[in-house]
Amino acid sequence: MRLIGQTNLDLLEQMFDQLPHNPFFVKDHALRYVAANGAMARLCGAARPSDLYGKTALDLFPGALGRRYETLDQQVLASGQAITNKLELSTGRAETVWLLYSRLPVKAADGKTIGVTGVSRELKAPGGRDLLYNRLAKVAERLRSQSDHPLRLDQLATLAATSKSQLARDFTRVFAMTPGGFLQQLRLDRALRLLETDKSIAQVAHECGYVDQSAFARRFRKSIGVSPQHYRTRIRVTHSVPR
DNA sequence: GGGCTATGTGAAGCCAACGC
DNA sequence: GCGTTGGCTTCACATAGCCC
Repeated sequence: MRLIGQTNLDLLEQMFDQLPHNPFFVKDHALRYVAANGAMARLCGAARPSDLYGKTALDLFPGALGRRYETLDQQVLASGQAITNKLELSTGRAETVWLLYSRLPVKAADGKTIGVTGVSRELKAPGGRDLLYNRLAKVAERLRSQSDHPLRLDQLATLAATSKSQLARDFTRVFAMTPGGFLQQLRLDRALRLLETDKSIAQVAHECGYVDQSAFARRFRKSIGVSPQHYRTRIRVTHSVPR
């Protein structure tokens, strides 16, 4: 995402205000809110989005949760890499709600990360859904932490204390993708980052959990449209061209 | 809603050939 | 040596359907 003047921020706010269950925010380099929608304000217990401006997560969320959000934002700011599809229980000032959220770096024209933006989806938790989301959060975290390992559905089902078929159904309903698809997305994200380093394609394949380089190249080409080597060449050319 | 099963699909592993 | 591509095989998984 590229920034963006005040007019664009206003436009974004207006757009996301139409989504009452999708908290949205933009923060500057000091992690202060510079834009938010009504859903975000409600989550923070504020009357209107403008009440958030100039404040940080530490000001708006109690204790450990505020520190956690601040850490995540710092991570995005430092790495310039997005964090996607995190499922987490948010115990904000106003209400407790499960959120499926993504945080992305806001970049200037020169590619430098100058802020963080986030968008979430509220998952209402009536009638004991907490248990379900707790299970799925555990599974998603396992996939995230061990994306370089071959993980089987039955192992994940054991972790979630449910059956394979039930896990697959619940996971797809909440994340809008299958556990396998989720794992593939994580691996692909990792591969894209590793291809920016000097590691060999074989090494990248191995670190992304592929035993076989050919399987990795095939999967990469199917998803991205070009071979890993071609992709690497292209991003190097892009980075070397002055803006 | 949840558990189970059958089945088709596709991802991944293995291997080989080829180009640079 | 490294990377790409393709053929073949295996098997995990997504899906649909059924039952409780």
